[in-house]
Amino acid sequence: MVSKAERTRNLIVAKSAPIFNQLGYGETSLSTICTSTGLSKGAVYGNFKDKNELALEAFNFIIRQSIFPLADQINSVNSPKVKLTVVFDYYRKYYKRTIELGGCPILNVGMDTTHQNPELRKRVTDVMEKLILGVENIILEGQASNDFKAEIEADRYAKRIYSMIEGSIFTAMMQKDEGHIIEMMDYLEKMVQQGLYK
Amino acid sequence: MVSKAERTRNLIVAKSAPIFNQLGYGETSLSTICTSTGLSKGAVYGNFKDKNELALEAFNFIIRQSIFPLADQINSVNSPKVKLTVVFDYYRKYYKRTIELGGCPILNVGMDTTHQNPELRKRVTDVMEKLILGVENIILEGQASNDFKAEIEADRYAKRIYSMIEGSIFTAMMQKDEGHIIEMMDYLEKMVQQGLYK
DNA sequence: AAATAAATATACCAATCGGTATTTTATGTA
DNA sequence: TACATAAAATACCGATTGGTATATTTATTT
Repeated sequence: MVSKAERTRNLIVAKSAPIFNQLGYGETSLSTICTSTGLSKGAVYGNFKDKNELALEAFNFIIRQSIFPLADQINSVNSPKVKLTVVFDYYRKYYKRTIELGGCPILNVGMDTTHQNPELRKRVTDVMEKLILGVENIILEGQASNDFKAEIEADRYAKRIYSMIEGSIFTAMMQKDEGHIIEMMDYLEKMVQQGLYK
Repeated sequence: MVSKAERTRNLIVAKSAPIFNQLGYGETSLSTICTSTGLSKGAVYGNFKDKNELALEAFNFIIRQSIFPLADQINSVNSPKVKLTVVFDYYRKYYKRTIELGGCPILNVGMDTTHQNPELRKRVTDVMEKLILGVENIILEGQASNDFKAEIEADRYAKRIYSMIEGSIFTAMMQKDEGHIIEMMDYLEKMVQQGLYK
């Protein structure tokens, strides 16, 4: 049976995560968290060491919802070409998926922690690197299976794809138009067909 | 002769601009501004209505340094192809240019004001739109002069280029490696040569 | 059901926030 | 040089910040 404290902990994380993601670490106050959870400071500090620990867990919570499903979907198929399609299709739905969580956590928390909260920032860059590595591994697989051109430098190619994706998310968020992401995915699809696929 | 107040105003803007750009609006406190300028609150509030007015001027100051020179350089050449080269070369140096100002103001202030300070956010999206429009106009020029393929949709193409640029800046900032920008510019150069130029 | 332990609420802390009113200092002019 | 004015420094305001110590309530176990 799950303890009361654990249920409270989960509630606080779930309720505060979108707030942290939207407003950033500094602008998210304990009083806001208390209001949104309907709990008191005592409940919060009884379950978390400090604001920092809560922010970390909140980020993990958001990532679990916004990024983890992509990894699952990639692993559910075998062909490298299909895996890339899975990636692009995932980001086609990314805007709607993340807008209710307060936007892309990599972009949000990444920018927010560039000049403060190095611990949280480290978590962000770690997730970023895993994402890029995920793409890189797909490319390496495709080269090993002779589906992709051998002369492509997988690491550089992966980094470029990631920058393109994240850039389109940024532009979409700023102009409140998911079209930027959709069009970038269309372009990426063509790009790999013409430049990467054999 | 420039009045004392005007000199003070300029000093406050110049000193606070990188701080606002780095830390964001909420995390930049008046006391920090006073410390960095060596002035008192009286001096600040004697020259600015409130923190908001100062933040707006600070953003304009940063934009003047980081973005305006690009417009000048574009206008200094005639050929659309050369203009695009100018753009890409500009961003090749963008990391070093902006890192001492606290990073890319579009990215920083754009993300920072997504869920607060709508007035400042408007300024950011305005600058963004001007940048995209600048690229679009180069493409339209090139099509008019028969240098560029007529079938390219200038507005979409420009938006895509901008997303790619901004995405590479983001990745570069996060991983503290300007290589991401350089490589993206190399790619963009090839992309326009193969897909846009006749 | 009573006793114990766990969890939450309340009250409070010093520090800091943006902003203002007032006093002091510096500047420009007669 | 004296005076008027402009500018900057100081002192203060209520509100809010993250965090803590204590009191109270709720679960859990005996």
